Amino acid sequence: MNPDQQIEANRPQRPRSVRARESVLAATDALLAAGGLAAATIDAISARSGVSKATIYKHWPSRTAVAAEAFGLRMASTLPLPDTGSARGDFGAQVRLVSEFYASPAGTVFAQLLAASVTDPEAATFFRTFFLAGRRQAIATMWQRGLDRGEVDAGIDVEVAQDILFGPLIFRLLTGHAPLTVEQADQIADAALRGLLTDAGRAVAARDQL
Amino acid sequence: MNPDQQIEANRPQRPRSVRARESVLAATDALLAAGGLAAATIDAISARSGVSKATIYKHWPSRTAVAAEAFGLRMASTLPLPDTGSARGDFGAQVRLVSEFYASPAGTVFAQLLAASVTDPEAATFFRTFFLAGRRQAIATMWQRGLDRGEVDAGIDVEVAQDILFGPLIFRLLTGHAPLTVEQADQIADAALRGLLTDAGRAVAARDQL
Amino acid sequence: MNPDQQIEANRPQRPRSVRARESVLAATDALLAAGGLAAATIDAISARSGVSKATIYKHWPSRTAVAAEAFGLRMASTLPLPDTGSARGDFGAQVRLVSEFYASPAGTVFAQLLAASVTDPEAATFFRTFFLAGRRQAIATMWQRGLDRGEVDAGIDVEVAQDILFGPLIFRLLTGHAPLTVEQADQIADAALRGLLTDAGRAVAARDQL
Amino acid sequence: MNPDQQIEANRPQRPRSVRARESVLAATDALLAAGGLAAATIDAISARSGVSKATIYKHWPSRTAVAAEAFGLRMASTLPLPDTGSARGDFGAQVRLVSEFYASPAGTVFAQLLAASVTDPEAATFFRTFFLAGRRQAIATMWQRGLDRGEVDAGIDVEVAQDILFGPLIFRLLTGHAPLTVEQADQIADAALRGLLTDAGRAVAARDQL
DNA sequence: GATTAAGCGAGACGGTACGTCACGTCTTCCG
DNA sequence: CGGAAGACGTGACGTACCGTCTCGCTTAATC
Repeated sequence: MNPDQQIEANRPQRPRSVRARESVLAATDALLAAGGLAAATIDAISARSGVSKATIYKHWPSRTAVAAEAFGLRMASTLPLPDTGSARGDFGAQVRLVSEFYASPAGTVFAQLLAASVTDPEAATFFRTFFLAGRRQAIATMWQRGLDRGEVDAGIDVEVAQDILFGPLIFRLLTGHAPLTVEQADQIADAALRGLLTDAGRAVAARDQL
Repeated sequence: MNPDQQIEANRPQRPRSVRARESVLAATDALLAAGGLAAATIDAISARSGVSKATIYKHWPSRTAVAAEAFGLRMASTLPLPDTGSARGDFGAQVRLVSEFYASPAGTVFAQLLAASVTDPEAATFFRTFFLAGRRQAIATMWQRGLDRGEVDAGIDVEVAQDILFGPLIFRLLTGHAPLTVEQADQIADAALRGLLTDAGRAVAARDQL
Repeated sequence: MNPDQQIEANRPQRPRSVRARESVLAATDALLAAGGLAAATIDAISARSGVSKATIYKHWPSRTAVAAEAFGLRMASTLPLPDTGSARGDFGAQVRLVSEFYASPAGTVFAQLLAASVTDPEAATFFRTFFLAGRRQAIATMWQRGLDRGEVDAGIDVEVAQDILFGPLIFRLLTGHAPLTVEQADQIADAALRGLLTDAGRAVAARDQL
Repeated sequence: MNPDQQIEANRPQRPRSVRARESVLAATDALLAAGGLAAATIDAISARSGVSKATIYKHWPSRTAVAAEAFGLRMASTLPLPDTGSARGDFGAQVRLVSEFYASPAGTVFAQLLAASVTDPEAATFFRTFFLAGRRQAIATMWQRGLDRGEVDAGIDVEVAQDILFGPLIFRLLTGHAPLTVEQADQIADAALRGLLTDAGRAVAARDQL
């Protein structure tokens, strides 16, 4: 019938609930890629996945939650954790990567999901779980590395650091008031990190000519 | 009939289109205050303002555009331009004010509008026009003041500066992953400004014990 | 597109509400004829008539109400008022006609509508209005004729008379416990009328060899 | 857990199928009494009885069939067979009793079941088996008594007699176009029996001042 | 008494229709 | 003749109950 159902046809022995979940997520992912969040209606997901609407609603609280999870799975595997040897290098690379992600078609979907989370608290939970949690973990790891090396300011909350680095990108993604190019990303990283690094951190960055 | 229509009853000589506009904006403002963006449906606005749906669509491209304009008018008068005598003081105060605004009920509506703008490009234009333009102007003024005094880094684009200062707030407003308290706002301003100020700017801040 | 919509295409100037109503009733009538009440779902009626579900629900309280009205219009033109010259003849003919109607495919739909009215009080009102009211009027006319001629018992309520004559047919229609043939109809009319006619009425019947 | 399951807890050694049947019927009976046929959904019956849906469908073809049987068991013990000594008395009493039954809450359920039988042929069989069969037997007995005494017209089929006596009640029960009071029941019985009794039957009735 | 196959509970599932909502368009008719 | 009033098509929503099915546990009958 359709590709997403076919995938499961080979594994009929799998528990029903698992099959249904995966089928839904695969279908949603495809719909998101094709037409953004607007295309991922429950009816469309149901039709494409072969899973009934009622069943979908048993697994997720809302359409946005489905989309958040589907998109989150895809994104998790997209963003690697940089390890350049310096805090400046790590965060600079990460800001670039995230900026590029936001500027890509997937970034649009990300923005749509974020927007939907504002209205729908249930979906907001999913959004935080499937996007921010992963990113936060990565940032925290890098931040800890920086702390261990004495390159980042121990007086700054990691949350604050994260928001200063990535908040600007989110801001631009949503309003489109300024571009999300690599150059801009570097400028943002530059200015932001100047406030986050220690003198030692800055020295390492200078040595590496960053 | 209803309050918003009454207001206009006293000025019958005004051109119809103007009356309709004002009536719609007043009604929308009231609805936004009462129930957020979700309550400001076109039907509700039409009913409350006494202006027909067709007429509303002659003046605005979409529901969100109406809401953006109505909310923008209210917000314009809300945020004063701080003038503390130092860049550190100015931006710190502004970040606090904006943070408090975001944390208020109006901030919720602001977030809803921002979210809606992601989906609706027409509304996005309105959003940028009625919100960001004003704020940008204010930030630019303060930034210029800082430049004139040599307190802010001339190598940093004012756009970048703005995004580093306010992007974190927007980020938190939208996802709710971290609080928007005064303390947090100060922490953000602290860390962000450390990257934006010159040594001179920092010196002034230290002198003022900020 | 489809036949029912085509009909209206020639009269676009007709008021909208009228067009919608007629289109819906025509589509419903066709669906009832084709598949009985079960086929006349709101979705199917909407699809076939080109009238949206929301609009249908603005005109009728429920699916059954639509079906009742559509079917009632058809039935109104189906059952003529017999005028044989005698009460015995009139009622006998009418019982036969109604019996034949019940035994026809339309009778099945009638039974389904009657059944639905039991559950749905809104529909019950429509049912009484579009079916029983017309029939009752006809029976009352014939009964009055009989009274004028002294052929029917003035002590019997016309409602009671009607129920004794047609209740048995309804009973059989619904439960199928006994057939609805012409012979059976005549037997029922015979036995029932023996209790309803006066001696004069019986004499007329005998004279006419009924 | 719940009352219907508790009953069975004392007899664990009973064959399962019997326990399941009784449990289902008890639960259904309770649901019918509480909320009519609409409340007796398979899910509700299953939940209340502790019998799984699959098992229910092994015993009955449809939801309506379950309800019909459950309700039939209750009704069987409700209607006694009158023996007043005269056909007029017997049938008059029976019409009254049935009319009262129809006017009671149980009558509503009866009507709902009858209505459901129109749509569902399987259930119709159950309906005829559990309701009409019993009544028919009773009527046949009384009719035979009347025949033996020469009080009822031997030329009239017992089926026809039954339908003339009770069809009117069914008719009123279903459409609600006329009331089901004792007075009305007597009027119907009067008029109907006038057509069914012999002169001898009428004489007996007159003597008894019926 | 141990084994095994059926019976059964629990409830997930696909399916169909429901009735509702708000959108943005379009028509009618009033002032 | 512009605008109020509101009917309308559209598309999606989230829910309800149906009848089927799958999964293991329980249990009764057999070995």
